[in-house]
Amino acid sequence: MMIDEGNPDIFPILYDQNCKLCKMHEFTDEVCEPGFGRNDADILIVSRMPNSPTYQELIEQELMAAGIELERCFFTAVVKCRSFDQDPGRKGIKTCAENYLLREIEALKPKFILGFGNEALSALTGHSGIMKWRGRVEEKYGAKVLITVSPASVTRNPGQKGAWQADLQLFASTINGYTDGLQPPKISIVNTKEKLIKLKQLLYKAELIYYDIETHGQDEWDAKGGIVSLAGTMVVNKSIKTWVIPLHHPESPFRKDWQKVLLYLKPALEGIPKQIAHNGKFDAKWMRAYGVMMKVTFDTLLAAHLLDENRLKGLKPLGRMLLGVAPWGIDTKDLWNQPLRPILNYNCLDTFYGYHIYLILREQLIAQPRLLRIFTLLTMPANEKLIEAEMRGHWIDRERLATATKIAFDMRDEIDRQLMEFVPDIPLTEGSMGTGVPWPKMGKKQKYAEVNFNASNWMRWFMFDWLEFPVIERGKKKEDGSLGDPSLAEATMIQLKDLYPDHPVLKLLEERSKWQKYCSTYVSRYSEIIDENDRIHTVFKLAGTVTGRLSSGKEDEEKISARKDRGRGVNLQQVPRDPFIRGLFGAPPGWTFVEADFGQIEFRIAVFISRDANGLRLIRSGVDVHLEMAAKMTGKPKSQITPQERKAAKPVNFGYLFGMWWKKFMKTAKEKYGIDFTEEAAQQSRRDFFDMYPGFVRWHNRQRRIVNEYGRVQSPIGRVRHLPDIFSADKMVHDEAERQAINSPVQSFASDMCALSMILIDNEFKRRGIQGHVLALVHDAINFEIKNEDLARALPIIKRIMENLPLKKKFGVDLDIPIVADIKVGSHWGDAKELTDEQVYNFAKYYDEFVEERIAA
DNA sequence: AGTCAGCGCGCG
DNA sequence: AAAGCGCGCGCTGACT
Repeated sequence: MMIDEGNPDIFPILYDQNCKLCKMHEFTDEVCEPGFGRNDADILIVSRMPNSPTYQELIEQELMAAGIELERCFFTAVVKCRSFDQDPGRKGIKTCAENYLLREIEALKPKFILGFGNEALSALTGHSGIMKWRGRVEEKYGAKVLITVSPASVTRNPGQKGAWQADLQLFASTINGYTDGLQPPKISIVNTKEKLIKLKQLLYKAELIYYDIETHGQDEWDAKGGIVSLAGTMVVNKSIKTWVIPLHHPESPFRKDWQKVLLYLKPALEGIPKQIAHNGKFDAKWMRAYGVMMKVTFDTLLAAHLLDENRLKGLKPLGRMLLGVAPWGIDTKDLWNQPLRPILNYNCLDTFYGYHIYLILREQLIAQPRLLRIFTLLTMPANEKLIEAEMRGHWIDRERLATATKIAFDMRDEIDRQLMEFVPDIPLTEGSMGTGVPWPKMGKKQKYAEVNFNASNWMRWFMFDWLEFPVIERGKKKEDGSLGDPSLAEATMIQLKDLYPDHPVLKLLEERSKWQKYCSTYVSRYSEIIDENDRIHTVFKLAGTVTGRLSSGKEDEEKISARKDRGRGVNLQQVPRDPFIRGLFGAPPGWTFVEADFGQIEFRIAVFISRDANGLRLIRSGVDVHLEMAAKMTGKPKSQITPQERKAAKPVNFGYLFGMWWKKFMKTAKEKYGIDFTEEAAQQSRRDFFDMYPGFVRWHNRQRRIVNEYGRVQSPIGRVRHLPDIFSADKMVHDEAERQAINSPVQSFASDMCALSMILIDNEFKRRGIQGHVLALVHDAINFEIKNEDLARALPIIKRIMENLPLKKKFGVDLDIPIVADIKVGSHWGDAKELTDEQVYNFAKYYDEFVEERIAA
């Protein structure tokens, strides 16, 4: 320790070497280790437990690197007793913090507090969830408090190091002030008619705008909601101007005619060539809902994610890291009831800093031409298509939904009724039923549990205590090291059913979980959010995954409130394949639902990348690779393979392709397919796979070599996956990064092919005036709705484009393997029928066979 | 009454 | 030697 300890006698009263407030004193060499540093320190550094010399050194190094003077720091810990093999538990942490840490803070009165790890987070702020709360500056104890992840987790996952250092930078800037930040802009508040007229004139001349809106209400269709304000930073004649218009807010002069204000500016706004925003899909959707057809030509969130898929993508973290600007902002919840002026100011700052972030990201993309190509040819055009798809929504058959809802609830309720016959009929107030088996009590108040056939503690009691089924598997070990709860997962139920094939309770439960999930996640959810045009909406994220795949769901803000106002978004990528659910989705009368999916695309891409000779041969001759594997595994001729054997071969192909080990194969074969493999047979299946595709071994080794050397891998078109965890000292973390290095380029390329297909197909539809719309992207499939009379023209376009993507022309990739797009059509998703090539290319001949003429109700 | 993590399961 | 990869969401039970 380099620093002068000052006067160590100032705190002696705080620490108690005989402390027995928790059990930690039994497991440590030094009970209640004191903090250290100068007694006049104004910075308090809080770790989980007293640091080992290694971590102390690491922390000091990084603090100095960030520009924090160690002489001003006092180091301490949440839990004062250090032990590597004993967990203090939630209670221990709380007790220790209340008795020592909080008193240290009282005595020291620091101006700045830095906490490392989840324990510091909960002890200092009362929050939990380190990944959510890290990197925020809060006012507490008369100090500025910032929590970041622990040095231990950074060492274990080197991928976190960048963000960790950024957090330390933020802490340093909080102490030392922001030296490199931009001067905030001069803001013009457009709150009179005259100013509006002037703004419109300037907008006509603007070559670029970075825009942002603040909103209030559940979504853009919420009749009670609206756009609170619209801000822009624009470039007019080489000069930058930042402005904001107050709109739908009680203090706004335009509160009554704010929609007219937007329409007044509409032609000027729409004509601006470069329209930039952060997560601009959100802003564009709102603006379009009120008639202003804003575009997003460059999205700073999407650019940031493409450049580094692991980074924090919010505007504030980017401002901090790219511009050195202090986090700005207000609480954006319920803007209607907040004073207007701070909202306007905040709205402006978003666009001003966003514009400067744009300038930097743009340069970074230009410096990496392959990423720039992906951005301009894939990311931004896909974003436009998704705006349209999200606004349109996916048609749902309202009648079928009503029927299905009734059936699903009836089925579940009937199963519950039958299950109740096995539940002992005793008053809940009695603790035991004369069997020595107590009816379970719940929580601190020791209330008697209510019957609950979901995965609840009552259910655990019912299955394992009352009915005395054997415990097959347990969940994660508890904090105190005790056994985990008995598992109620479907997989263990299947195993129980093997042991007791005729037990009526097991039979009932097998059916119940399906209906329960259908009720909660699907039918009742769809009923909640179906709109007046019989459509449900999703929010696709182009920056929702590390591989470039899309994710589907709802806006982040809508996830926060769990119960009421659950938001309108629904995940379109997890709709059960069961026709009972997929049969609810479809196309309205006069239109037909079309699903086009890439057949075995990941397998084909793996063959393309690895150049495996046998794989190339099989694909080029159009062989069914799963059937091939089944034949290899069973030693039978292909003609004698049963459907079940082929089904079992599928996980072999996809699992081993991406680095699965035989034990996991054995487990999934048993749990998912109910097929028993001996250890020998499972090991043999893995050997069979790599015997069949020896090129995959070389490809796996190559990916491992690349990621170990460069810490990153690339897809064929140059999408980058950064894998800093490859530098972890932890073998499991390292190995995981190796498997990700194998999987990522394949998954990335497949999803980019799908996105490109969506863009090109939609362009072609528009060019030819075909009435057809993209509804959803489901990873390697695209859902469309197409006007019946245009089907014969549309289907060949879809198939031709997907099977002949211009990858050579656009990305310099010569995809020299056959790609197959399977086309299904029908009135509904669940009963869409697959077409042969002949039927696709001559659809007019088959129209009557596949198209059902329906009349709108 | 709201928040959060863990679990389990829907999809590719 | 040996933990396929990538997601979102509902429910429970613990907490504030």
